[in-house]
Amino acid sequence: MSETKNIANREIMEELRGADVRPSTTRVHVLKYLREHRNHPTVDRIYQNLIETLPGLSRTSVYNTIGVLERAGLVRPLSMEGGEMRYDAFTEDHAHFQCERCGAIFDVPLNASGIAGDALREFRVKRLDVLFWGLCPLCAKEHRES
Amino acid sequence: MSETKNIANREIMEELRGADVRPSTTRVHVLKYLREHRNHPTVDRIYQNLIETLPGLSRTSVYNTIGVLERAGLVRPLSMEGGEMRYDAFTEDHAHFQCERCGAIFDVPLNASGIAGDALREFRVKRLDVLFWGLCPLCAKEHRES
DNA sequence: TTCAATAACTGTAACGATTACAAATATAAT
DNA sequence: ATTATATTTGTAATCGTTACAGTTATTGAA
Repeated sequence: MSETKNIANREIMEELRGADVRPSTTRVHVLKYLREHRNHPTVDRIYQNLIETLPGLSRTSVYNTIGVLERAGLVRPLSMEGGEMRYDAFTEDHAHFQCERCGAIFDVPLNASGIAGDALREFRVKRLDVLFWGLCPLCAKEHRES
Repeated sequence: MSETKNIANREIMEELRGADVRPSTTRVHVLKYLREHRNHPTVDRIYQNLIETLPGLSRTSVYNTIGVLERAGLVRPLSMEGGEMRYDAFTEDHAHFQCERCGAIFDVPLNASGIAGDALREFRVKRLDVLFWGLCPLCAKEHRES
């Protein structure tokens, strides 16, 4: 393990402790993966990636860990087309765009002020998910050419 | 069957034909259910409701029908918390609010202009899903009192 | 340090929503 | 009527996720 990796691990551990989550090996690796890969992965993708460095890791453990991180507010779930869940460790406000052709997910800046007028005055809003759907620039181009 | 129902059926059939969908019994009933119940039902809820008047209806048939209506642009899918799909036959722009406590889904007016700035200039946007999540007025009140 | 209590993890089985598929039925076109 | 095509059914398979029981690791107190 390289120096930088150790430092990153320590940072991740701090972050976990700061959220009152005990920094077990699995938790550190899962959160680290999410911080290093802003790719909105599925649980399976995380599992497939981590199994290489953590032989013996179980899928169930990744599910558990994601649940813990989610409850701790470190990770937010995205429910995408087809009912598959994806996870994002960047919790500042932003929207997503998913390409119907290549499946890629893009982060999109979000200015949500006033989008619902005052219709939610009496509601207690805890989360807002904004998902655009269509063709990404590359797929839009290829689509026009065919 | 009452007069009004027949008229409604005829209207539904027109709508289907207008979208190049052959108005089979199942299709008419499913679209009719969605028009009469603005409750964002799951496939199973539609099935449970229709089986009373259409004995012998199969769940698979409801799935097929929803797929046909969706491809025809008459119905839009909502992927909610927990990966369950719900369907909405009202396709004009609006957002949704789901209550984390009672599960109810509310329609919310939506003013989406400019929410992504010009970040999607090169994208071809075909759909926008906006989902708020939190406590509805009643549940927020009950929550405060406990 | 040792021990007991608790937390975390594994692996298998169960589950629920959805899809695949083959057979049956209904509808449309010749 | 007859054939082709669409639609529907019912069962089995699939996929993502959760439940659960047993195991291993960690913590805190004696």
